Amino acid sequence: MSKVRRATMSDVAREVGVTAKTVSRVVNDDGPVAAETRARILEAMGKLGFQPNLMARNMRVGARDSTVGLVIPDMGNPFFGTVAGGVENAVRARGLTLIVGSSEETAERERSLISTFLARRVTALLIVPSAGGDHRPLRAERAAGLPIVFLDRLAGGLTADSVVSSNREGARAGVAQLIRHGHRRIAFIGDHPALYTRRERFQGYRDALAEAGIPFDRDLVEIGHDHEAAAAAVTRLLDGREPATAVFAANNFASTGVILGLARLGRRDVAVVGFDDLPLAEVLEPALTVVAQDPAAMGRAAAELMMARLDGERSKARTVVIPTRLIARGSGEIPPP
Amino acid sequence: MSKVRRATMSDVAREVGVTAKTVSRVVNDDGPVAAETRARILEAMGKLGFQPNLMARNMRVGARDSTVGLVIPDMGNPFFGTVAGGVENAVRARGLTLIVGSSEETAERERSLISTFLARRVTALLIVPSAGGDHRPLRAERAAGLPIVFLDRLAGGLTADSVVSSNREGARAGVAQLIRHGHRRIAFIGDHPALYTRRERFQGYRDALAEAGIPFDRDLVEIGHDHEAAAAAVTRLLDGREPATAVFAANNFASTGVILGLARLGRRDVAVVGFDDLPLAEVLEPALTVVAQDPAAMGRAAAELMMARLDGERSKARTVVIPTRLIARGSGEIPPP
DNA sequence: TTGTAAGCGTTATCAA
DNA sequence: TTGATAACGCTTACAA
Repeated sequence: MSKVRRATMSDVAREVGVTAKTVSRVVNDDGPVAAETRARILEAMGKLGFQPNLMARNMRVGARDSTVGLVIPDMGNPFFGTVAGGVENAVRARGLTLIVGSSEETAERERSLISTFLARRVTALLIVPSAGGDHRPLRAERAAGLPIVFLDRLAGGLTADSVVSSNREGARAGVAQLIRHGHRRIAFIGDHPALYTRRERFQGYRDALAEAGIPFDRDLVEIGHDHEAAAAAVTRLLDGREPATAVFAANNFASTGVILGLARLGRRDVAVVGFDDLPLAEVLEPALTVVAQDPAAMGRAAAELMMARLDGERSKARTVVIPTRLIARGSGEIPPP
Repeated sequence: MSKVRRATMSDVAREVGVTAKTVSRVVNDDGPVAAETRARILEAMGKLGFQPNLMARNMRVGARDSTVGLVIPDMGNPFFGTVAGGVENAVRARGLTLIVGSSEETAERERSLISTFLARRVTALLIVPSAGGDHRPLRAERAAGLPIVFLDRLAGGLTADSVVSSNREGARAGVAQLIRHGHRRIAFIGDHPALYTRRERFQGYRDALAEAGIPFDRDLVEIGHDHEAAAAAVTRLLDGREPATAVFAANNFASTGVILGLARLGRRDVAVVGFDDLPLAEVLEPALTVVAQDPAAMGRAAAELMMARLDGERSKARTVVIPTRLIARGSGEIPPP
């Protein structure tokens, strides 16, 4: 590749007949520069296509990079996309740039991304942690003044600033809705049990059952993170001697999969409540009852927590809980046969 | 904030009683180091929490940062999320890290993100350009050896490596499907006309009309990028003296909005073909006929184009076209009244 | 196997 | 108003 050397401050300086420091003064609007000198420098910068090297600057200034690193498990999941959008809107106002990386839901990719961000000396780190990660090593970073906020899921082995949905209470309310409409055979389809959100929502499911005096049946619990797995799970759940009459889908992909599975079976008599709203929820037949989250608010809250730390807030770690909201649209109100 | 100074190589070296260079050898597995020395260095690194400063390293090595910058218009749109996923999978194999920023569909935010990435000396730049952007200034970067690939949309004022869907032909096929089923009043709902994909897909729409000898009626064209705008648009289109009998929705948000709008009107007699597939397309009633894109393949193709440049490929700019596929599911095959 | 000197592109400090 | 010098943390090239 051509690898034309890039113009540096010295190049610009030489072109004009001044020192690099003078160019630096122009670039950063720092200290006095004669109007005529400034004009000539600006011209030379344009001519040489000079672009200041931020790496060098940050290194010298010792300042952190003006970026915020966000680790999410999956770029293709609109839930995390919306979370990222919420973060971005909030940090932009402060002149920070958000950069996002995807861990593909693996602890190892997550570690590697975090290292990349740390090595790049980001201003702050926001993490949607994958299952099985150990975040204790980040304690030192935080002690060194790096704001770290966990999003959607709590950290492994570390008490830290966090923002989560009201998972347990939301799930409880969703399942209670099914119980209120007469169901007692209610299936739970969610992520892998190691995942924080799955554990919390599962607890909410069990809370609702316990409240109603319905015995827990482990045969009604299935894993189904992606569409097809959830579709397959729902097929199994409807197939036994004592089939489920209702399904609680514990995340947006599970909801979609359950809907696909039921449609393929031609079943419209099964009640469904999903955790997390879907854009097309209202047009489904029956329309989908959901426990809606507010992913943009989660992103915003995480950004605010982080910026408060940046401003020197020294209080102990806080966990912000973003409320969920039950939206009854029909699918959750179908009675059992 | 505490701002505890971060341990450097010299700190580690001092701790052990060696030189920074020796520590560097251990960190980079470069050159011989006595087993015992290495052990003591590793221990000191752990004790001091040493994290190598990538900025400093990259600066010295003169190498570009080992990251690839991707600019997308909207993190919340799963189309772009999936594109990003495709890029990430492809670049990861090469040890590159993908960082993504969102331009919020504005030329100004896009410029600012591109500057951030350039200043950070990314290895390559992938851009989904917003409408109204002028990308000529990037010519110099490319000449300096920076691989730049445009994704989903072509650049403004610049011939460059690009990856796009077969927008025009795909849209033509989608509209032709509606015509084949007897429609002559076919509405077009898409993005703002300034957007590349909208222009191409609109051309495809007109191609199909022309082929069938159907006169173009500008009253059948509406803008609707987000759900609600598209829902409102479809309401207007069904409301005139000569209402549309079919709708071509030119992107995923428009499709969703059209479906929402029709459902709210209680209309199931209107034929719909959408550009870009939706996860729930098959369960809608009627199931949604779409012109499916392959966003992951687009991301992968862009990454490959970029890596070929990185490997020294000097050929002139290429545009890779990723084919689309018509999936007939029912909504596009509804006959006119 | 380890160290020394120099330099990447920038800015802080002090002097002119 | 401008410049000289050193330094940020690291690696290259060479020497010991």
